[in-house]
Amino acid sequence: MKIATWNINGIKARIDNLLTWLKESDPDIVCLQEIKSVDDGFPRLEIEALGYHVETHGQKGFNGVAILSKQSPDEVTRGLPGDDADEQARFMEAVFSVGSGCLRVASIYLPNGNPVDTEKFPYKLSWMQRLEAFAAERLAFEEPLVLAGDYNVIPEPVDCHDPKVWEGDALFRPESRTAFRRLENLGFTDAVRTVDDRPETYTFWDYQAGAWPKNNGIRIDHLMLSPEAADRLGAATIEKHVRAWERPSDHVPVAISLTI
DNA sequence: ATGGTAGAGGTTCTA
Repeated sequence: MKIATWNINGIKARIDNLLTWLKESDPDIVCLQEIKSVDDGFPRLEIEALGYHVETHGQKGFNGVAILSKQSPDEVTRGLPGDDADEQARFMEAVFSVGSGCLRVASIYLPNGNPVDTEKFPYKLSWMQRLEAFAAERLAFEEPLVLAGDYNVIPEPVDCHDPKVWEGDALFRPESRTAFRRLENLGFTDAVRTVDDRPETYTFWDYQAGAWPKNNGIRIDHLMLSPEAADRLGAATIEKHVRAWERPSDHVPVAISLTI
C-alpha cells in the first residue's frame, strides 16, 4: 500500500498537477495540506473520476487538509483534539479496514510559527503539544498509524541546505526540533530518515531567490509511523521531479509503501 | 540588490 503526503499550496491552482501526479504515482492514500479552499469549493469530481474517495477539512483562504483514498474510509474525524477554540483547519484522521485490522492515517498541516516574536510561535508549540498528546493516546491502540504532513520542522542540520540561514527561524528553533524529537521518543519513526540515513534531497524549495535551481531546500514534510506501521515499512521516496513541473507547489509529494 | 514569488481573495494576509 502506497501512502503519500503533499502540501499542494492551493487546490484550485494545483488540480491539473494533482491529477497528473495521481495517474503517474498511483498512490492508495494521499494526505493533502494547504488546500486553501472550503469543502464545497474542492474539485472532488475530477479526483473521484480517477477512482478516489475524497474527504476534506477546509476553510476559507488558508490552511485546509484532505485525504484521498482508493478505499472508502470507515471513519473520518476533523480537527486536532485539545483546544475547542482553535478554528484553523490543520488536522484530520481517517480509519481504513485492512486485512490485519485497521489502518489509521492523519493529514497534518502543522503551524509555521513565524515570526517567532508573535503569538504564532507559541501557537505552533502548543499545537505540537496537542499532537504529541494525540499520538500518545493512539499509541496505546497498538495499530498501524501514519501521521503524514507538512510539519514545518527541519529535524536536523542535514535537512537544510544551509543551517546558518535557518538559525532562529520557527522551523529550526530548538523548541520546534525538540517537540518533533519527542514524537520520535514516544516511539514514532521518521520514515524517510529510516530508509535513507542522510537523504540528500529536500521536500520544499521556496519560490523566491532561485531556491529551486540552487537546490536550496529543506526537508519539512514527514511521515511519522507508529511501531506497528514502521514494522511494515518498505520504500520511502521524495518525488522531487514534481517540483520542476509547470506551475508547481513549493512542496513535493513524499511517499512510503507499507506491506498491509 | 535590504530584494525575491505565489495563492486566495478582495484593496492584504500568509507562507
